[in-house]
Amino acid sequence: MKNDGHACEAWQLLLRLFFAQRAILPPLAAELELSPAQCHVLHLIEPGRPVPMGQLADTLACDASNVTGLVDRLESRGLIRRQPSSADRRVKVLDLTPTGSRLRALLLDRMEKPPDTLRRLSEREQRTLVRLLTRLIE
Amino acid sequence: MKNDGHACEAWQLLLRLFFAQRAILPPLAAELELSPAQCHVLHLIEPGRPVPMGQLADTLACDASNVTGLVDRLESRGLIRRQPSSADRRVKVLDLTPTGSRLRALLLDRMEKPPDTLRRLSEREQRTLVRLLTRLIE
DNA sequence: TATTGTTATACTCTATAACTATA
DNA sequence: TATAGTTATAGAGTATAACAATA
Repeated sequence: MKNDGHACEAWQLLLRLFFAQRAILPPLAAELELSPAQCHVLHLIEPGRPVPMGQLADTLACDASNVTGLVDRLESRGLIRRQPSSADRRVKVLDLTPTGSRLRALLLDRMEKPPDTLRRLSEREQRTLVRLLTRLIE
Repeated sequence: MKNDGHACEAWQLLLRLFFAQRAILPPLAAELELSPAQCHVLHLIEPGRPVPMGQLADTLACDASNVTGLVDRLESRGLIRRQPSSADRRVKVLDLTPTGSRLRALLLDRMEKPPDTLRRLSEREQRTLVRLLTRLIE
């Protein structure tokens, strides 16, 4: 029992937003002297919640060797640290430095500012949108 | 008069979808032996609607020199063609070849298939979502 | 003079394959 | 043997600067 009367239409709109986003992130990243991929990594490491490198590769859906390079560059800029894992000595977990934590906050602040079109929706419409998007993410 | 009671929350949900999408596109592109950037270009050139290279650079929000390389690779695979513009001899417009047109259709078919979570919304909810997203894109 | 697209260059992103250390 | 991360390598994406052809 498929139910895609308007599902295709909604998905196409979301795709248009995704592609538009592809154009928005690079200049925003450049302002902070980061690449889009580095923004993604910084976004995924929450302060005080170290992330194993392998888990990062899974979330980014990329090869582990790729994470090595990304982490090298972020570490050489003093934004993150590799720490040995206590449980398994093969594993290295990633942690934000104080500088990295500040830059991440700045990044989220810029990124999470909703566009004007979103603020033009009424309170009620915004709540509806939140409810529907939440079910999309589940 | 700002109205961001739930706007920030909605935007954060959209960002989560964007980042999730960053993980979905590469494998889908790889199936067709394309890169994500090449998918974006193919998506932007509609059959029978030639696009000037400069306009493509604007839409992708990237440097013109970058478009040269992207187009080189797509052209060498026989997917698109450079054509001289009749109006301005400096301009080259991009056009799909028959092969490119077929591959684009295949790409859209794969990309535009809505995820299951979207099809689980009711008809009425889908319509509401379409209405709200449309206003977001305006 | 200004604009369109190209070339040369350098750096980042990405995957594959071979490797080291640990499990 | 299997897994986590690294290294070497190669190709693609990206920006900057200098350039040719055209406007």
